[in-house]
Amino acid sequence: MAFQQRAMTDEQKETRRQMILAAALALFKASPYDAISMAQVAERAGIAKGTVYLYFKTKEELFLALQTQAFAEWFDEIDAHLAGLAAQPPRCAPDAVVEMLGDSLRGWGALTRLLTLSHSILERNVDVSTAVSFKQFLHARTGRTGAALERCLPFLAAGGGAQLLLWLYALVIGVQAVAEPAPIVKQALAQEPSLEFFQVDFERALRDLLRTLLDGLAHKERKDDHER
Amino acid sequence: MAFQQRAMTDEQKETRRQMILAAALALFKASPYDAISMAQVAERAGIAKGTVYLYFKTKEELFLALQTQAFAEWFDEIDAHLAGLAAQPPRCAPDAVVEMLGDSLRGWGALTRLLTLSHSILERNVDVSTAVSFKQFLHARTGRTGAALERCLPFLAAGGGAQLLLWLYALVIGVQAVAEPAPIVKQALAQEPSLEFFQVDFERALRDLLRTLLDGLAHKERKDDHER
Amino acid sequence: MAFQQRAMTDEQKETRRQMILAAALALFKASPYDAISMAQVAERAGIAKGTVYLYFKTKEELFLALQTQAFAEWFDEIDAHLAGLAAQPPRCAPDAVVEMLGDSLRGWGALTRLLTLSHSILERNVDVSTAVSFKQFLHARTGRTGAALERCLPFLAAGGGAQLLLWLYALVIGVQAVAEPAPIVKQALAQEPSLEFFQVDFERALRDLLRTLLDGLAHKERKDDHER
Amino acid sequence: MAFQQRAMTDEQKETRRQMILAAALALFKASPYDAISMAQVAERAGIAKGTVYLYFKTKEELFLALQTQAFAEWFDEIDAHLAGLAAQPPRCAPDAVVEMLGDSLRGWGALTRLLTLSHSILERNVDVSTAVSFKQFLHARTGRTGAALERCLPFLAAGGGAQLLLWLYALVIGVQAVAEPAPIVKQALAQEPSLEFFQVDFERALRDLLRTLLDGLAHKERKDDHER
DNA sequence: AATGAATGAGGATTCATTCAT
DNA sequence: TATGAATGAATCCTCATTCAT
Repeated sequence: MAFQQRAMTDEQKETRRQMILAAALALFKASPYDAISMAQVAERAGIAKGTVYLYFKTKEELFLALQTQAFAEWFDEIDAHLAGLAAQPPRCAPDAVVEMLGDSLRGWGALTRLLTLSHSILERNVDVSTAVSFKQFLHARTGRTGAALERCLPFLAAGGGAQLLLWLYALVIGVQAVAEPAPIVKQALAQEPSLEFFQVDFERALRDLLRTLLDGLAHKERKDDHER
Repeated sequence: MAFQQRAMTDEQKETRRQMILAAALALFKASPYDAISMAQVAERAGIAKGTVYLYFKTKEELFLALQTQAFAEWFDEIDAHLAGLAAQPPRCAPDAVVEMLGDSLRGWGALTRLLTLSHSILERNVDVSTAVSFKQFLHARTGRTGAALERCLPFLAAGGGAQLLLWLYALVIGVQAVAEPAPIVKQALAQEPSLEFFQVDFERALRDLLRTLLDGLAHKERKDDHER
Repeated sequence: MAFQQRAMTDEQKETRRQMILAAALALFKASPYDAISMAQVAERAGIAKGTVYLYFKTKEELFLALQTQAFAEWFDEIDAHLAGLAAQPPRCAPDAVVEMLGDSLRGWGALTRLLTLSHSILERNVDVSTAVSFKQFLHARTGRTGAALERCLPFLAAGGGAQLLLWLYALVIGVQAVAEPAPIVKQALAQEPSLEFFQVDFERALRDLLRTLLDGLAHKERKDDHER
Repeated sequence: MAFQQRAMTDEQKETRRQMILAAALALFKASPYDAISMAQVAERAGIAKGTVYLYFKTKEELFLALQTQAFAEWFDEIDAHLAGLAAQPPRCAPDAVVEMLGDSLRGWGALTRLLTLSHSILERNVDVSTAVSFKQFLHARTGRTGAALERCLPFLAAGGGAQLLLWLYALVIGVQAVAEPAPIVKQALAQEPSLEFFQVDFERALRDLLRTLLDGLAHKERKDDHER
């Protein structure tokens, strides 16, 4: 079926790995994690079930790799934007950062949904070494992008950029949970106008929270200044 | 088996309901949701499997009831504390509120873990009417406690108290996800000192976030003042 | 709820029995046997679950009683018609009998569906004595109506009337099975014109078979005459 | 366990399919459908539970396949006999056909019991396409054997052979229901001599009915002749 | 006689993963 | 390296029936 029966070189192997990840991503965009079977992933990638396991030891490892990849792209995007903002000092205001971060998540519904799974599912059936690698990767990127944030937002202390990103991580998971409830709840909210309170828009809520957090961080900084 | 063979009166039935909830809670404190079977709940409660279903239509409904009850107790506690704080105006400062909220969540590890399940599990196999009831209950308590918060924190606009509680809801879920990763990740973090960054203490992180949010809200308000 | 809390006299008990049977019949007309629970029967009859078991030892016994009653009414109807036919000798032809029998089953969809259950379900979870009673009842009515048939159809030997009724019993079950397949099969037949062959109309098929059988019996008789 | 670990070729897979069918048949000969679990089938076939589902999507599909196979063999047998009868014109009389059909069902108790399940059970949890296939198979075989019957029995009109087979189908189900009642009823009939009337021998009853039907068909034809 | 709370047996099915080929 | 046949664990829920009240 596939144009290449066997992947011999490392490059070919990487290509096949990407094919599997692409298949998994496509499926994940259309259905929830639980509804995706490894058989479907294999079929969509045009290979046999067993072959998937030559590239990913478990289903969780596959989706963790997917998350890693999505993270990498997201960080790349953020880094580029931050570099741009830093180059235009007047525009590197908290609001601009919030706007940028909010925009950056717009197209990443799949990533934010994956985040939700992270602690409860993905990181369960995985090797310690895999978990370490993933976290180290996350640490590295968080550190780099955090530093860029600190250059942009002067009220951030050293390490405050990474800290902010970790908070953002938590916020995304939390807001996602509130903004995307189970279908039955969506239905409940839709039919009961009095429950409009719970109709939360993910992007808007995230921006509000983020902006308030930045306001808080900026304010605290100034307060500390006064205390000196 | 049980000291009471049959629950005839409403009071007895409520007692039995509580016994089931207590059994479920005890199990949930020791193992993850998926690992708990209805058979275990029944056995722990000292009744037959089928009997559980006389009181709760589905497993999800049982754990949603558990969450409802935990919420009710938590709100009661908060309400009491807020009343106390309001009576001592000087102490009703943002920091006092943050401290109080942080303390209030200390013993509620089970509740915070249940929150995490909410959108993904609990609200799946449940009637729309049950979902509506639950959300209405949440709405009512959020409204009441939110109003108390507004009396305490003058910089909160009308409705800002409830909004803050909804944010808190999201924060708890998000921070929980970060602070309580899967066992394998805990292990990874423990054995890799360089990953200390991800060693997050739930309570501390939540307080930090909350305090910063309140700072942000307070600051924004003052900024608005200036704008007038 | 019921106008009478306790049935003391035999008459009252019989009334309550009839209420239960009526409830069961109403439910059976609307849904298949398996889909009917004793709880539904009780609710529809306006009594408690346990009460049903005071009148019928098992679910099967209840529906067997329903069948008995339906049979009784059907036999009464047939007997009346046969008496009518016998009074008008010229019209007491095989065709008239077939027409009458076919018509008689028109309104008894519930009975014919019950027949299908008879051997596979109803007669399973029942006392031997109950089974004996039921069969004796059937025997008695079959004998009586069979005799009437023999008066009508001269080519029937002694006992041939009852035999014919037993055959009719089998025919009803068999034709029912062919004419009322599972929903999925109905769907299959509907969407596949080439399968029109299996689209059987219960009443028409039964009449055809019955008429042919009577033709056969009549012919055989004559043949026997020749053989003498 | 099995002498063959894995079925790789289509032939081996067919063999394994047959093993499963054989296991199911053996169990069905000894116990009623409901009492047979897929676990038992698997165990008897010497394979794992899941493996059964590689060959049959559902329990119903498995038993429908069993029925299909039984039908195929039965039709083959009938076809062979009919060819034999046709070759000896003098013996191709209604009585010979009846005798042959009766004999042919002698060893097929399992098939006749499966027929009874057909409309109520087997065709429930099955794809429409599976149902269509089954019915088309039945249609084809019915058509072919029906034509052979018409060559044998000159009084059958075009299509009358297939029609007769459909009638036979119904007769088998109906007579089966009468001749093979639930164990409890058999017991009742055995202990109550007055109920001898209901002691029906499947084969004898079927022959009688069939012969009478053929007589009827033959006679009707002649009657039509007279009407010309 | 009536109630209705309590019982508990019972089974099909999916799918991640393995491993013989 | 690739395949895909084989594995088998794991559990919710219904509902006929009983029996304490």
